[in-house]
Amino acid sequence: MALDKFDLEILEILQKNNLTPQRDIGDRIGLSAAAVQRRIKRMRETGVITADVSVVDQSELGHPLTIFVEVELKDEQLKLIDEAKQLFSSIAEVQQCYYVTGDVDFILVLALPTMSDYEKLTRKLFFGNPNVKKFKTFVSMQSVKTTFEIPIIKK
Amino acid sequence: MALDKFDLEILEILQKNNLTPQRDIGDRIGLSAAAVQRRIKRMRETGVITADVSVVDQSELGHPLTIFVEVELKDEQLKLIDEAKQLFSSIAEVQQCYYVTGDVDFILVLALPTMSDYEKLTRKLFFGNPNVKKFKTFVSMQSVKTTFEIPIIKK
DNA sequence: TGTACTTATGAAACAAAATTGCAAATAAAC
DNA sequence: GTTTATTTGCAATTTTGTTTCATAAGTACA
Repeated sequence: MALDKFDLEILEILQKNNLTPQRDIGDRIGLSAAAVQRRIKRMRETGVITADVSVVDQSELGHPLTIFVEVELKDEQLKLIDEAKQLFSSIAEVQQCYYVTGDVDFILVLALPTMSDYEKLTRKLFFGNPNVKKFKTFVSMQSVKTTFEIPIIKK
Repeated sequence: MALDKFDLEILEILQKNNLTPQRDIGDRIGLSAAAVQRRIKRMRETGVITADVSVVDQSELGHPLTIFVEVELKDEQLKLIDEAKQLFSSIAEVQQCYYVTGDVDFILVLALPTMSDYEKLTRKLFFGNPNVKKFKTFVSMQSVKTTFEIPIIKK
């Protein structure tokens, strides 16, 4: 979908706060609220905007721990890779899952209550998984920046 | 802040779609819209809800590439670590930055237009940085799951 | 157990925001 | 330069969010 200058400016605002009133957005970018509304609607329908969500403090929900895992598979058959994707995706504690190039196959980002919970999950996902060759764990001490914001290229 | 059963149910909904009308939420969990509104307001004020954002398709914004970087510093003085945190955070293409334990100091998640842009950024962040000992790059072939959702523990 | 105090609730009134209809303006196609 | 298709702003409408207020539920304590 072709995005013009106005669309980009709208997205720039919504990526920071999607509760911004359309009237305010209109004022800032020089459009009427109605025009803004129609553009947002279109971007939602066409999949430019993929989701609208509240971000919640993970500690408040009892999942203070962020853990990264690099997973290497034994067998990289398409079928087995798809199985791994499905398995990892199905776990609620897996916030993010990426299929990557290189000597590692997957990178996972987990949110968990305690190390003990990670240990349990580890058994299910890795030790109990015949196709996992090895995995490497990184524990986050601090989330310095956490966003899905994409920079807007202005011309 | 103490969250009760209702708060958790609200958060479960808002994490998936924060545009859900409060009346709908109320109907689903058995509260009036007014009660839902007050609870959401309080959770925003107390920082339980840290942000409300639209998530945008990165390809649509010309940043189809997702890259992970493990960064290892030479000197782990507090001052130099803070400098690194600030530097990484300040880069718009750095979506996520974590300070981690182990043989690596930082893990970065980047969103970029092309490999050539990564190469350029690499010079600025790593090669041109006297305190970076080494860094390791992983290129994502597929974003299998990307969310900040935290599981809700129901009793 | 009873009283004072705090807090949360729903219903209704109110305010603010989003959405739609329509005519005018703009841009694109030919 | 005329036609066609899009997009716009304004105003009306509808939906959603917010506040008020009286009531109910829950606490603390004598």
